[in-house]
Amino acid sequence: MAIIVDKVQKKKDIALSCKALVVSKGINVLTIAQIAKAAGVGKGTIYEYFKNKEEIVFEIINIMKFEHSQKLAHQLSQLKSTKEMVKKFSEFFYSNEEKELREIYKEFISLSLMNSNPEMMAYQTQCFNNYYGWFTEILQEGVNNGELRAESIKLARGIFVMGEGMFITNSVTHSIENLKEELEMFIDTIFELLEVKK
Amino acid sequence: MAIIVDKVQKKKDIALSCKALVVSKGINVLTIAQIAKAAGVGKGTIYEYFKNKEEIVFEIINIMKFEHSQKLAHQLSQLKSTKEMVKKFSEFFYSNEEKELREIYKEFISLSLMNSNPEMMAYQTQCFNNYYGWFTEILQEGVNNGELRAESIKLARGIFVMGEGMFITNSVTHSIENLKEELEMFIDTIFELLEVKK
Amino acid sequence: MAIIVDKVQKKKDIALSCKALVVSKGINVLTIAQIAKAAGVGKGTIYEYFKNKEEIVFEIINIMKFEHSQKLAHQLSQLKSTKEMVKKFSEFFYSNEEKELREIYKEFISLSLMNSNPEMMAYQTQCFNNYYGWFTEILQEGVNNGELRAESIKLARGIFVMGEGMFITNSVTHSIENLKEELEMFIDTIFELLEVKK
Amino acid sequence: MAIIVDKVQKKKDIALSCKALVVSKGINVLTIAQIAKAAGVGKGTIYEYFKNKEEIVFEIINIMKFEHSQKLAHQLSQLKSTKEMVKKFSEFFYSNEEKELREIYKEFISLSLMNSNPEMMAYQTQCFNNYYGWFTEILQEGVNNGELRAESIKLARGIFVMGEGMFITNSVTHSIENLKEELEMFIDTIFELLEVKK
DNA sequence: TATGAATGAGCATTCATTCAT
DNA sequence: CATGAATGAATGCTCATTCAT
Repeated sequence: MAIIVDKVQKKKDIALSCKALVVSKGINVLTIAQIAKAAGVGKGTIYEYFKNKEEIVFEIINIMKFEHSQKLAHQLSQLKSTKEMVKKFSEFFYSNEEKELREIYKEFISLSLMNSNPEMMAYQTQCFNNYYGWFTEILQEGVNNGELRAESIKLARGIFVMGEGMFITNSVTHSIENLKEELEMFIDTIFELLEVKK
Repeated sequence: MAIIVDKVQKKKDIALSCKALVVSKGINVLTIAQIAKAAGVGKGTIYEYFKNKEEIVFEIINIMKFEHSQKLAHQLSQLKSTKEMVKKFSEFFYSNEEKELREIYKEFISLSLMNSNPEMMAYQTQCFNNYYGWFTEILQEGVNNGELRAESIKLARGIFVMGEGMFITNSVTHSIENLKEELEMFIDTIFELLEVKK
Repeated sequence: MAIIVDKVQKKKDIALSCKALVVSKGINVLTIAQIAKAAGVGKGTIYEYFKNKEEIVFEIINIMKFEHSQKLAHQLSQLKSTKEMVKKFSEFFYSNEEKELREIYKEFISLSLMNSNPEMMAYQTQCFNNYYGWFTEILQEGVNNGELRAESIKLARGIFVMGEGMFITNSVTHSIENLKEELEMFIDTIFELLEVKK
Repeated sequence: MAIIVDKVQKKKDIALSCKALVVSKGINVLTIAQIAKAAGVGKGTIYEYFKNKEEIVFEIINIMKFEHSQKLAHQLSQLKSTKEMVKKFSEFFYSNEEKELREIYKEFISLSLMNSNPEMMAYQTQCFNNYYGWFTEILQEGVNNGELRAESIKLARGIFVMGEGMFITNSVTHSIENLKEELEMFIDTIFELLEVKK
């Protein structure tokens, strides 16, 4: 009988073994030949596990986002104040640890903006909803336990999306020298306004 | 006597005559042949005026951004309150009039995210600084004339960038049905917090 | 105790279970993967029984031609007049019952015209000789029993081959709407000329 | 100003300069690279003049069929008897002069049988109708001037197509050693039956 | 100045076949 | 016997760019 391979695991393995390459060069500039070589498999094997080149980025980001959200969940659970939690969210946009994920994320945004691939859009929407749902819950919690003013909810989307805006803007212009400080200052300031003064 | 052609003007003419095409299809999917045809010139002629395909997008966005900023300047001059001005800024992200510019802008962001072309980045930075400088001036004015609290300045970048964030996020997910309302609600809410209560 | 599989029978089984697929799609467009799936076996198993993809068409046409000739023999034995027999021969080119065999046959002709595979040619020659030998015997019989004029023998090849010609021509042009009537008219007319008038 | 090229003529030139190659190897086995090299142009240039690889065969056969029909028209005009004309038609299938055209024709039939490309079919139909129309006119003429019996018309398609049948059958089996004699014998015999005895 | 004919590097993808188990 | 995972050769076609006129 033939070897039975754990297709799901092998897909992950391939994706991960060419992750560094994709992160450093970008998917567009890479050829399947290079990817296959980096993954230590034949070109044909890539197509046994991925429908096309783009799907490799999908898989990589998928794995990394999963890891990131696991870690984020854990870290958030250790935190008490809403502000700290919001800051933790914003860390994605500057922390050194997430540099790779950010690179891939840029790649992904770029792909999504170019061709409006429905699959990609569905995936993006799902990711967004996950994180954003999580974010609003945190703010809601803050309101419920009297930490924040009720209006906070109405600012949720704006605050959430502001990190993205800073990240993209900065990726494209390098106009901000210290993203971390900028983000923190914004959050501090807005919490100043939103926190219920006792 | 050779015909003296206004190089600058002809460059503009070519860019404008293929604007619609670039907006509707996206630069990636277009070939120089199609662009030349739309512009009513030969393929070789394109290269007399543009260094490469990307530069066409540059030129188009350049022209359109100029027009947009002229119009914006005029419109802002008619407005009194800072909030109205901020809203006017955010109109770019949803108004029907700017649809074309937005399409090109997406194209441009996408290109910038993919390959970090230094020229492009310089151009983006300059654009950003123009608009952002303008934006901070308005907020500063608001603070100066006692309309807004001093902290407003510290939120400037965040507010400015939030529109971008919503726009990109939504381009990629279509998760927001009514961008206009979302943006206005955010601005209203934040101004509620920032306006000096007399 | 190993299971003893009847190699010949299994080869037939595989061929037959993908017959419909080959007929409907054509061998060129089919992959071994699809064929194996249709046959309910692994890809490797196909190669246990067939040397290559083309050999599958061989096997299918082999089985079908055998069935067809069996049936034809039976049907011919029921007929009295030479003309009826000749018409029975020509039925292959239009009867609904032989549609599948015709499809495969076209496939086979096409393959044979492209690459002059000697094996294929040998096979074709053998088939041709079988049928053609049979056909001349029938005509000879007709001559012998005073039904037909002696010249008939000299027309044998032409008449035999004419059905093929109409079939191929029509496959390639669809210029004939009713092949059956055309063929029958031809045979009727030629027999009018060949029959011994008493 | 740029060079203006006679596109139609250059298309012909390219087709003709790779004719020998296509005839000897067959289009399927040839790569565009080989064809371009044989034609002495770059690969890209091929696609300036031909939509795809198959279209090259189209063009070649088109040119050759045109030449052939010109020649045939001339030769037919020199002939008196209907039988001679019919034999002249059949010469295509064996004469040494038409060997190349026959090779390409086989190629073309094979392509047409495989994929039912509507363009190809339309082309084939047109060719067939041309030649067949011509053929029937000749027979009709023969009937009109009392040379042939009226039934001849009813045999027209069969006789016309018989050459094709012999050609294809023989291409696929090599069962006939002397196609010329076979064809002539058939025609002689059938004319024996069809000629009006005075 | 304008052009469009010519080009060829470049690449994703397919799939028959092999062979370790 | 049976299999299906792995493979890599093989190729049509695109298109930005050049450059002779």
